[in-house]
Amino acid sequence: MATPFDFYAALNDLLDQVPEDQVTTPRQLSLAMGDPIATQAIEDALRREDYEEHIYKVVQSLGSGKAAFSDFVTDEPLNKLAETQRRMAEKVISIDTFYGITKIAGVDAAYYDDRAYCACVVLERDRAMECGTAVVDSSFPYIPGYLAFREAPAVISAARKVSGFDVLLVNGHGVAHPRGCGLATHVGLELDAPTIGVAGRRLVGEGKEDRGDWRLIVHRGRVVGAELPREEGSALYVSVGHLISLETSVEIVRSLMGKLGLPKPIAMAHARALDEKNHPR
DNA sequence: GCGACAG
DNA sequence: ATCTTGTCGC
Repeated sequence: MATPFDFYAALNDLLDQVPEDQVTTPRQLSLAMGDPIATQAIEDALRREDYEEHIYKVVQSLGSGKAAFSDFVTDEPLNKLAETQRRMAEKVISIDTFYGITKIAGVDAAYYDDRAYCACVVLERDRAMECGTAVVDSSFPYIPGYLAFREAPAVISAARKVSGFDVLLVNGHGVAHPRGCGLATHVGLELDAPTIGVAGRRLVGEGKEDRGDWRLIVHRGRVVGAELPREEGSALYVSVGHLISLETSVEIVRSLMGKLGLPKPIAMAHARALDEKNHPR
């Protein structure tokens, strides 16, 4: 497993490059990082982290006639991470690779700033049998499409603390992702275990063909997941993580949907993660 | 050009 | 995700 990328350190390096008599913008910084979608995350980071030394070099909008400094020397790290995701996406196996399912696990994380409190709950016959937890500090903010680089280390650590499971439900998309490698897929590939992506909001694609109770989500002409209607009116988005088919993924999630809006394993992991965050030992 | 954008 | 007041719906 590669060393987690330190987004905040990279941002600091960019700020160091801004000349004393010039200013830049969060937008220019995001482009230098390799993806403009990180603009918001950078604005937040500059406010929350220790950037007092450089914050005066950043302005939201440019004054009259001024140009933002943009001549950064950079290897565009987010671009590299995106390429990593594209490579990982090629390794996804979206067919069922097991015979029976007895143990179903769910993972979720709760945060205190950049510290993730993660829990993995294993259910057998609808009963919680085991729970693994992990506390992992991250140096990477939430950026749409790059969630795995913030959360996967914690999720993987918690999942490795339980004795075993047949399939793991992950709170986040699987292949229903801009580059086909969301958190659930990232985790499944690293653990080499079956995973299903479960999300409360859509990241890419749109509901197309009706399949009775649910519909297929299509992105760039490819089926990448399923949209299941929920009681409240919103929908639940299910996609293949790794080593499982979409049909089986939907079947499993629906069988665990009871109430609560989330499948039981994830709902329980969510509650447990919150508990760990509020009652750290 | 404007908006969308997992947790 | 997290914080947090008022508010919409069952």
